[in-house]
Amino acid sequence: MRERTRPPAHPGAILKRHYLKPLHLTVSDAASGLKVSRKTISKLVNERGSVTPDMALRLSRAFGTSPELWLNLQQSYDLWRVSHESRAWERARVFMEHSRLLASNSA
Amino acid sequence: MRERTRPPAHPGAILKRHYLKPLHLTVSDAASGLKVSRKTISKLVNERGSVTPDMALRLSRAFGTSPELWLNLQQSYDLWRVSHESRAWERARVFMEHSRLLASNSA
DNA sequence: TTTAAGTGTAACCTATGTAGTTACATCTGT
DNA sequence: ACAGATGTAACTACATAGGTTACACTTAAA
Repeated sequence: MRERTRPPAHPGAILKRHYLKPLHLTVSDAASGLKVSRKTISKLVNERGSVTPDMALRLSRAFGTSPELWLNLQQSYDLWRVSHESRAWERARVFMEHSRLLASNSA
Repeated sequence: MRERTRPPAHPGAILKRHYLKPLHLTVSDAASGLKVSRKTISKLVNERGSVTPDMALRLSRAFGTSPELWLNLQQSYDLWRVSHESRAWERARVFMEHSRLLASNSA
């Protein structure tokens, strides 16, 4: 089982590479189409903003995806960062061992 | 395809029913084991708090689950609420129609 | 070269949310 | 009566989302 050594892709990077670029949409285009401020999209594609549930709904509608797609990308990104930026959570007591049989995959 | 008319289970309800109760763990027990305040667990179990990435890591360690389990429960709950509490996101422009072929399931 | 469009970002604002501590009233079982 | 467990209020500190306005910069077209 391999461990990730680098953060998963930021949802903003996916948005930029796989949606905005192919459709020749500028940050300004996307912002006005999604009915949010330009700042919100700019921060997102520059990996300084997050996909909130509201944004996930807008993106899903705009690009014909599920909202879960965007939230899952954000979740993976956040989880990786938090698990690597602090180890306080490792001090939590183990109440219940997980079964190795049922847990060959970390997800 | 059926639409949910009620919110998905709150992660705190799952925690209470499927983890705390079966293990006879009190809110206080869980709080001290997870190394968080009693308030944090109390709020969560009473559906007035959220599972943050940090909490997901603690819960996953304590109960032998994946952190994603908890974050996915929270995500589903949040998404349902936001999509039902506001319809502003529906004003987002459709840039790209989704393919019915690829989107027979909403997720 | 001038002009306009697109961009990133700072400053400022408001609203919300997490999480901690302390304290209190309540309830339950012994 | 007492101790344990609980929900919650009041307070704090901190972080984040998102909006508006303004500025400097780049790029491409006229």
